[in-house]
Amino acid sequence: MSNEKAILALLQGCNSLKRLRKIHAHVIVSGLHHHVPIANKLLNFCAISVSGSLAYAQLLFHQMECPQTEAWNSIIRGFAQSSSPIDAIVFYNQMVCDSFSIPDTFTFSFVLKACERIKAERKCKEVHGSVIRCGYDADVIVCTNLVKCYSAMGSVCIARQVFDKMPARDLVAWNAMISCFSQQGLHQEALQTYNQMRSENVDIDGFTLVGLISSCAHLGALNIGVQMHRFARENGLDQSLYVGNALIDMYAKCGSLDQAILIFDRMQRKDIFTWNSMIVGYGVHGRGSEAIYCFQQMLEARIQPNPVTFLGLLCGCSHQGLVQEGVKYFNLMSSKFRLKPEVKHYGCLVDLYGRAGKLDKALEIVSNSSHNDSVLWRILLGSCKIHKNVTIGEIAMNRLSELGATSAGDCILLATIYAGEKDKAGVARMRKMIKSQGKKTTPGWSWIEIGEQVHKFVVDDKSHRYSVEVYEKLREVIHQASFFGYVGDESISSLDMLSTMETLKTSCTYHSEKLAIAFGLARTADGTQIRIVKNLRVCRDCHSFIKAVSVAFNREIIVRDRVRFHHFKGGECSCNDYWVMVGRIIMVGQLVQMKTKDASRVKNVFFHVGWRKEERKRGLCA
DNA sequence: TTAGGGTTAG
Repeated sequence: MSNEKAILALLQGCNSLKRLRKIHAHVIVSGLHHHVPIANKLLNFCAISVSGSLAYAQLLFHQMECPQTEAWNSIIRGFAQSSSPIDAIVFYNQMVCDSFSIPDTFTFSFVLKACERIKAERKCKEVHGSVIRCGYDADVIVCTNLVKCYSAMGSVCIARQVFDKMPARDLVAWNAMISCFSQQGLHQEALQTYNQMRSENVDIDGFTLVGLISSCAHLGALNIGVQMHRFARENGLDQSLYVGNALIDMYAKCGSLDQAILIFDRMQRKDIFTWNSMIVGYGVHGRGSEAIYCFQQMLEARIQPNPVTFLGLLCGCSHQGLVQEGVKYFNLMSSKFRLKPEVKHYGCLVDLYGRAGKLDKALEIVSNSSHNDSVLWRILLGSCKIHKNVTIGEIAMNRLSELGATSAGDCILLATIYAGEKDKAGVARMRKMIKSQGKKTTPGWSWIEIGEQVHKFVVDDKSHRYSVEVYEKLREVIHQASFFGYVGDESISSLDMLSTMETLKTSCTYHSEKLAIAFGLARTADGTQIRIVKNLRVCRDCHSFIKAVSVAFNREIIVRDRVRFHHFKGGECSCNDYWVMVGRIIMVGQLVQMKTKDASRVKNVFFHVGWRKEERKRGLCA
């Protein structure tokens, strides 16, 4: 065997840098360091292998007299997957400007990977131009890399254009496009792409499923999610860790926590995503105790928690009113698990205290937090609304103003607190602030899935194709609900003074969730569950309304709002009205005022909404 | 000799 062949064989079996150095020394002694295949092999090992060394690779590269494309590819690839992807771009620039070597499809794939990792948008576009000039714009792998790269920058339109122009798309390209939409929050587009994929008879695999299931989770599209689950089972993909994790999250986010638990229990292997999905699932359903139990099991399974774990735990504690436990886990984060709480964790802590009415403590935390973040003050302001605390509410608002972060939503929160105190001047100030600063409210919307179609309703929606039917049904539903305890928001009368405020004028009557529920009642079979996904928090009026509807129409209604889940059944809600405690008392007061007019109706109302204590207290029952 | 796709929070 020739010396060259012997060295190449040695390099083939090389598995450590130490051994490689010995081979390199032998290469130099043999005068073969300019032998191109040997030099390339040495470089490739150092640049790519886990036991290689990029520093050594650079040394070898610079010793090359005239590196060919293969050598450039090795060094660019090595840096693209390293902790310093920018160096991959530096080498690519050198290759293009200072060498005679021409980039090929591999070069473009590697440099695009580097662009994606550091979100180098301009460079990505420049490389895209070179791809076209070099005639590689029909290459399925390079184009898939471009789709991924543009997706990482959030340039979904360009990613879609690249995808659409591809002369042939394989499964990986379709999956990249679906993931792009899913990751950018364009979930309906992800599902539409899947439909297009199906119409072109492309088979799907586990990767496709994960993106689609994730989109179903965000949309609350349980019916489609169940179909995906069925497909996974029939094709043996439900054993995949990724698919299982996505399913747990989907079922939890679509309100079927029991199904999520079932999948979780059956998973053979569980990783941090599995545990977190379950803990977060318990958390957003307000089941703090179970989130804690799950967390303890996770530790027993020797899985180390991460910041997401604690968000789930804190969310559960906050919504179940487990103040002490929440504080304990917040402290454990840093003391035991060496995780530095982020602003979101502080947000949970402020919410935990604020929701429980411990506003002084919540204020102390926001004031002392190194995170001078408007989000924390906004959470505090929200708690002040629940507990009608003007003083701390004003402090929060002032801080928001100082931070230049006041929104129309904040003004409305404080205006509502003032209105509750009959403070007309305060309300007027908020009105002025909204008008003078031209602040806009976030329009509320709700989704409802009917069959395989997700319908979106916005507040006062007249654009939906079935608008006439929806409004007609809603009038009937409100009428029916009024026999079961729905009397309209207690704050409406006190907010009369707000009625002149243009931006606050929107009636609670046509909030998006009411329109979606009316549509759901009209379009689904008696007794079936109705599930709604909403972008904002459910307001107090809608909360009362849905409770009454659940009993009037004998429907289980599950609402996922911005913060948590509400399971309405038989006139009760799973949140136990934890966040509307103050509102409940006022509402009872209003009902008692009605008593003089129609005592039997008031009794009926109390019965159906389950306020037995109130009934007894007011002598309406034994 | 070298390439492309996946899940939790926000």
